[in-house]
Amino acid sequence: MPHGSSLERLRETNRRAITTLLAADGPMSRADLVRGTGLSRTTVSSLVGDLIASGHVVETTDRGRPHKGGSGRPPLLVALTVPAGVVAGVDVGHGHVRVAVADRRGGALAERTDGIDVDPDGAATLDHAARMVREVSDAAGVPADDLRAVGMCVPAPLDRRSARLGTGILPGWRELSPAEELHRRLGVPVFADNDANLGALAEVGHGAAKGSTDVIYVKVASGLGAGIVLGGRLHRGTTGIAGELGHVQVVEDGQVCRCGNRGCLETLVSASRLMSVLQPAYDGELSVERALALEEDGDAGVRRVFSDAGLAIGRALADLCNSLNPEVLVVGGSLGASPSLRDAIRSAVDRYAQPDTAAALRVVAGQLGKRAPVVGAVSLANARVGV
Amino acid sequence: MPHGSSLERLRETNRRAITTLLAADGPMSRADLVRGTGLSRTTVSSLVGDLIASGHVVETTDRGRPHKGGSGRPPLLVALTVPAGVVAGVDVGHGHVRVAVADRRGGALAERTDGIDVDPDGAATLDHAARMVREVSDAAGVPADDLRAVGMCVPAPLDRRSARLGTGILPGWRELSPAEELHRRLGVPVFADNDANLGALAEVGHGAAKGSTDVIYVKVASGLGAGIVLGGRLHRGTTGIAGELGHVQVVEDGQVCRCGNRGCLETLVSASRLMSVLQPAYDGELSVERALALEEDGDAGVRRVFSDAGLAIGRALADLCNSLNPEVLVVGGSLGASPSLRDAIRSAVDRYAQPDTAAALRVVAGQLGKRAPVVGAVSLANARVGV
DNA sequence: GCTTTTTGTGCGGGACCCGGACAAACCGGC
DNA sequence: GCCGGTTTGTCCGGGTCCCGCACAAAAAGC
Repeated sequence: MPHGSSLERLRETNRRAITTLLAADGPMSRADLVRGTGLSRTTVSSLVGDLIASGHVVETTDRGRPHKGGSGRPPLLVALTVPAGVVAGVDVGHGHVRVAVADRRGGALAERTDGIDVDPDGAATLDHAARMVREVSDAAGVPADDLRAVGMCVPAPLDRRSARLGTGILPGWRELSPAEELHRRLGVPVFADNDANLGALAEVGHGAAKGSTDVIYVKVASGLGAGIVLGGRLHRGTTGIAGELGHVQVVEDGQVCRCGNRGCLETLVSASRLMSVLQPAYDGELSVERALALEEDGDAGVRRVFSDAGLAIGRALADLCNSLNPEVLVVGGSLGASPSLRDAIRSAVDRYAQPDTAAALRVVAGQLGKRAPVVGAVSLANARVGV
Repeated sequence: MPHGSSLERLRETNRRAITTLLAADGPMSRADLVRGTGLSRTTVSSLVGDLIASGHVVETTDRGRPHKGGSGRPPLLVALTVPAGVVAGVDVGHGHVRVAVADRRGGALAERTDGIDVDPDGAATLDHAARMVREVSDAAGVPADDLRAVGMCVPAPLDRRSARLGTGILPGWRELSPAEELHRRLGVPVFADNDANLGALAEVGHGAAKGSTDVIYVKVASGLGAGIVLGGRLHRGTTGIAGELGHVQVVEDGQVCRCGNRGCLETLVSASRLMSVLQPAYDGELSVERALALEEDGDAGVRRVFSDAGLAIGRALADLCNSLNPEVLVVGGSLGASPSLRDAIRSAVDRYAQPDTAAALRVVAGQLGKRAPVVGAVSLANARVGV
């Protein structure tokens, strides 16, 4: 990586200073860039010239306001160009595959969701996902060779070293490296991570926690997982399996969990568990969507069950917040849409965490809903793809 | 901070590359520096010349081996000089004040511990600490104006924004900013942090977790606290009160804790609590030291009580490890010396954490014992003091 | 129209880094 | 003991990069 002379790297560094400033604060004049970078006018002019020549930046036609209220030559604004090519996000969840194609700034171009059972056969699912990427690109009018990278969401922890799925969660995927397999099918770099981490990436980048640096994203759905962002960076842990909030033991001699332990939090609050607790009281099959609608209509049973689940989750999160003292807690996943659940999490945190810690914490609902994983996958692809 | 031209900063960056390489791998030849930095021989020579002129580096007299087994001109080794001046570490604990004076590389010069009751009066304690710093410096033969900075350990969480102590723990220190107060008394920069964070810094820098990047340091003593190092950096949290492991609630309707909640882990496993549980079975006053000696002699009661405490702590740590997936867990504090307690923590983690997480974790005893906070305070001072 | 103000661009100078040439210091073989 | 081989460190010329200054361009205000 560190090739080229030190002087070239200096110029590269200064170019990056300009592009990151433009990415953060939008189009601005060269004079603004001078103030932002501390470089001289001459240097900025020269660097911007390079960037225009290489196509990374364009001069916009509309000139900005001639400085606020002042006289003087009106500035020429420069703006980042959207790099050529597209990326795709692939969300492999329990019961569906969702694919989004987006430009290199994360702007969505097309998206499609197929409901299929992904658990039994990893290879067939990846075949399907690869086909979807090609078809969705096609539908968006994107030439086949414009695809630059793919981000991928897998519904289970990934071991960082082997890039394989953890044992015991998805039997049909054992010993499979999803990123490598999809790369073989599509011929572009593929980066994989789990749903909670990508949800965190999405909400921090484009959702409820935009701009915060210490964030816990908790996904409450068929499973329970956390994505932990500290100092602005996703914390994956030594072996890449950080965030396993669902497998905190809360009942000493509780149900056996799919992970092998017993009494895990996930056995109490997974979507399927909550639905089966509620089912006997209702006619017809009770889906999560229907339960959320009932909750909104004031159904006491649903509210009670969701609230109890929130208390259990909030109890575990309070301990984690005591240790990490985060700024924002984003509640996502299908059940994150439930106000009862979120309110219960908030009160459990207030009750069980240190007062100062609880006071510093904001608890908010995820803004991206079901799309969070695929948005995070697109973010991951865009973050990792080179220039 | 970013003053001077971009070109000057480039040279500064390259100088730093050399000094950090020397700091990490010890004395080496200019040719080694060329290989390590990727800069040209000419440039390295020039930079080393600057560093020698400015006194940051010296040419050692003993020439290194003339390349291993090869012929050729033997290299001239260059080494970092220890910067002029000293720093002090101040550890204010329950019942003692410990002061260490060290050189700018962390090498201890002198140390002293006074047993005093620090709780009732913060101002008087800081007077005493300032006097100790002057006296210990004097005993080490250090001129008074050689002191460059002080690191300070306070036995309670510090609010990052106000630099004041959290409410309710130390009544005699309320509304006091310890760093500012000690700065006023000594006239040099003072940096304060709590005992768990500084213990973590010490063990990661000079102790049991040297070289690891994801570390949890747990201090088991009169209180229970954790210092969390992630990605090689100490995680302090949004308001600086991360690591409050002692105030995880473990008994729903337990004892009221000094923090205001009830059933906190600390009410079960603090040193004083364990001693009062053990006391009735023994003649004479039972100190922690005596209990540790009894444990070593095979006393079943002490072993059982320490082991039970370890199980409770390990239970809480297992949850945290599930979320953070760290590499090393360092057990420090006065009770960290107990093998029964450490073994119990290990088995609780194995039992309650995810198998993959537990397998990736090393549980080790702290190497610095009671000196950990003061060593960490010295590290903090040396890390923060400028050139 | 003229001044003032702000923006953007050439030009010369200086700082920095690199490649190649050269001296120094040691080893091994004859 | 001498000579080639090897590695290390320094000197020199050239090229790249950034900065300060001067100057042109484009408005607003008198």
